[in-house]
Amino acid sequence: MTELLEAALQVFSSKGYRNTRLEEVAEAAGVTKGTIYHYFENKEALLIGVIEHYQTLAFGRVEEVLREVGLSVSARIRLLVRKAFVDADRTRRPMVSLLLRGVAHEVPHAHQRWLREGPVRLWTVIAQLVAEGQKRGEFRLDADGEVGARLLVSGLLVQVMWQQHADDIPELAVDEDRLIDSSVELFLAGLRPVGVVMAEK
Amino acid sequence: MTELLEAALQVFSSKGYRNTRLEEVAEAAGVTKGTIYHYFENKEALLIGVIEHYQTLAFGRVEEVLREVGLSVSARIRLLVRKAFVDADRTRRPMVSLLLRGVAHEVPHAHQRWLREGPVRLWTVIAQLVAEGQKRGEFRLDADGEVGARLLVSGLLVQVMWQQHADDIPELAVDEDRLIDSSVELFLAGLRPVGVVMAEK
Amino acid sequence: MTELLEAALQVFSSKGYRNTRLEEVAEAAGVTKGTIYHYFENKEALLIGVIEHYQTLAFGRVEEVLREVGLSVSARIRLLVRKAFVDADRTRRPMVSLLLRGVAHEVPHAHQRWLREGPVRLWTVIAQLVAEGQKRGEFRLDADGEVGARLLVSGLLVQVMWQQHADDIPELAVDEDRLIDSSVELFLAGLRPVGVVMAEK
Amino acid sequence: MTELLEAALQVFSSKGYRNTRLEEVAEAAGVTKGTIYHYFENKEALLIGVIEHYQTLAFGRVEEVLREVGLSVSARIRLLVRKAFVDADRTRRPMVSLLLRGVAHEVPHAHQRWLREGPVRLWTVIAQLVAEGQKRGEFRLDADGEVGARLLVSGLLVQVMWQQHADDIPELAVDEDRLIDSSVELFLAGLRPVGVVMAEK
DNA sequence: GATGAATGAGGGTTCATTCAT
DNA sequence: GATGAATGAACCCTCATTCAT
Repeated sequence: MTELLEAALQVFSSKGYRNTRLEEVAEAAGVTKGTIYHYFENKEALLIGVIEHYQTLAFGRVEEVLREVGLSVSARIRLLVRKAFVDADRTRRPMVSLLLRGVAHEVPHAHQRWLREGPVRLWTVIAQLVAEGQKRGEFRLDADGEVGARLLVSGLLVQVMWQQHADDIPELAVDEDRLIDSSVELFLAGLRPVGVVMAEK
Repeated sequence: MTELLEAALQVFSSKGYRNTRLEEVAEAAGVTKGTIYHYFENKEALLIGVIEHYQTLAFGRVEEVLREVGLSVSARIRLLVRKAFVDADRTRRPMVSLLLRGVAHEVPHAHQRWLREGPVRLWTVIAQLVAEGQKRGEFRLDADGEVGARLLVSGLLVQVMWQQHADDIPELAVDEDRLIDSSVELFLAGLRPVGVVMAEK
Repeated sequence: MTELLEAALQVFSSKGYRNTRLEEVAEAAGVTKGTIYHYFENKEALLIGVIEHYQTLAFGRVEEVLREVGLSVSARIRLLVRKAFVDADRTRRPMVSLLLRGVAHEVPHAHQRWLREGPVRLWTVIAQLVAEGQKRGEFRLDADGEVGARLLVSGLLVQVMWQQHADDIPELAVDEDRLIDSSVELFLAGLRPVGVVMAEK
Repeated sequence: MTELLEAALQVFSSKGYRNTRLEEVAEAAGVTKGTIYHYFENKEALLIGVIEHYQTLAFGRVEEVLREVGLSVSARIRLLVRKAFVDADRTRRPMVSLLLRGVAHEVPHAHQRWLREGPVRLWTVIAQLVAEGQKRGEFRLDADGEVGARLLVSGLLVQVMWQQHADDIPELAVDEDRLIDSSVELFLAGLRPVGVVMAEK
């Protein structure tokens, strides 16, 4: 059954949910069409199964970081973003692709849930951290932390997803570590008070 | 025929290409199914028609801004981003949605072309401007301008697209002007040399 | 309107009635689709129109030859076959093709009428002539004149029709005059009394 | 699957390929529309399937007869024609109908192949036999054997096909054995040297 | 559990036919 | 008379789903 989920994830994300025949999923999983119906009620249930199975891997207990007051806010943001995006798992990219495009029109409910529990939640936490940093004097007060957090999260998601097409469009390719690190650093630099050199890192 | 394109854009982007019956497009355009085939060879041609018709509105002659040496680099970046994203046209958001998700698996070629001529091109130009700013001393030399440009463009695209779901997920809603302005300002702030107050704005 | 009939004949016979769009007929006739409906109620009426217009050319007053008692039977048969098949008209071959295959399932009534008034009538008359020849002693009594007449008429029809494919299958090609003349001569030779040299020709 | 081919043969030949809905074939085979697509890629593939399945029955190893030098040429021709046309199989007539009319415009390639491997091949062999007979003195030298062979084969084909319409046009009806036997005898008689009684039969 | 033949609703596509201009 | 945009019934084809083995 894990094979089925794995196969479904790969095929759905690479061809699109509607463009995928159940037979293709079955074949990719090394079984036949009928077998899928032993484990899933129907095609949509399979899709939801995939989402639920892999989504848990995405953003764990993100809010915890809010309480780790020992660290500087910047450090906690770095931590958070790494936790969310640095991930050697080969299911991550397909999942982003699936959630970002494959699912919105097929199972709107699952899509909305993901939005809420995934990106929105992540950037909300980051925005809260920024607010805390502003109180602490770590960040300048006139910066729009929320929009910044949105940009950071959304931008990274799409960039990760687009790596899928790097074979066809070489300009898209970018080293993921650099992508993530540079993104966080620029984000933090944008929040830094003017005229103050941040010694911490 | 413009009615058809308009209708197709709306329906495709709101329900997804594959989930849309030609009959629905026809109905939305106030004609019947058969009429579509007077103007388009088939469903895919209609989709491509939509893309080609509205894409031109997207990013015009973006490169021009590289040559406007009279302005500061920051000013030119602000100009560019506004030109690309500030747009009262009600076709913009559906188009982004269509291109970002509806099209990748249906007409990969059109999708790739859009990527190249749209987002990639835009962030490439921005990255070039950043490089110029670094030479001029306007930006700090150790900033990763390219990643920043990617983040800015990708993030804005997704945020714009997600406004489509703001009715269902209130946390998604954000004022578009604020979104765009804050994004650019944060982006520029992240590039600013440390310890230097930028007088210009 | 004659242009329409002519065009319809050509296109119908070369592509088949069902495979022909009215638009193709119109185009071949140098008019547009709608025009056809000024002259013909519908597609089938056009087909029937074609058949009726050109069929008359086929077999005129074939029975007359029965009464021309001055001539030998052989001479009259030669006459008859030539009258029916020797024809420089470029509408003849398409007509045969149309009637032999294009029409049977489309307008069975017209097809049956053609069969009756065309081939069946022709071989009936020939069979009658053979019978007369047998009475006269011109032909041997034990020959199956009717089957011979059938073979002659049917065989010539198909051979004429198949000339349509002579471009693709060179083995099919045969000179029409030779085809017709040799056929009649062999037919007559087959009827000739054994051991008797026929001086007449 | 054999049921499908059988059903398709019957329906195609009686209504015409283009006039036949796949649903009718399915119904005739006692299955439903979708089932056809388990066995055949599409409608055309079904038609080709029919042709290939039944054509093999048509003319087997016709050339063998050329080498049977023990028999007189006349005997061998009789044998050949019987082998080709005397056939109690109820698939024969529909096949002839299908090949003679239903197929030329639908799958020209299959049609041409049939022409080449069927009628053309048969009359070529017969013509060769005639030539051999002429050398041997069995037939007169001035007879046009090739045209005669064409007439024999083509005429028989059409006559067989037209028996399909004997219900509607009684004059068409003819006993098939008589048709075939008389045809061959007349053909042979036409080739016989003048003034010589052929003792052999 | 697994299979794969069979089903049939759904939807893309064709094209004869109509009709306002 | 001629046009060609619009119509909609017909039909091919796809594929999720079922079920007997």
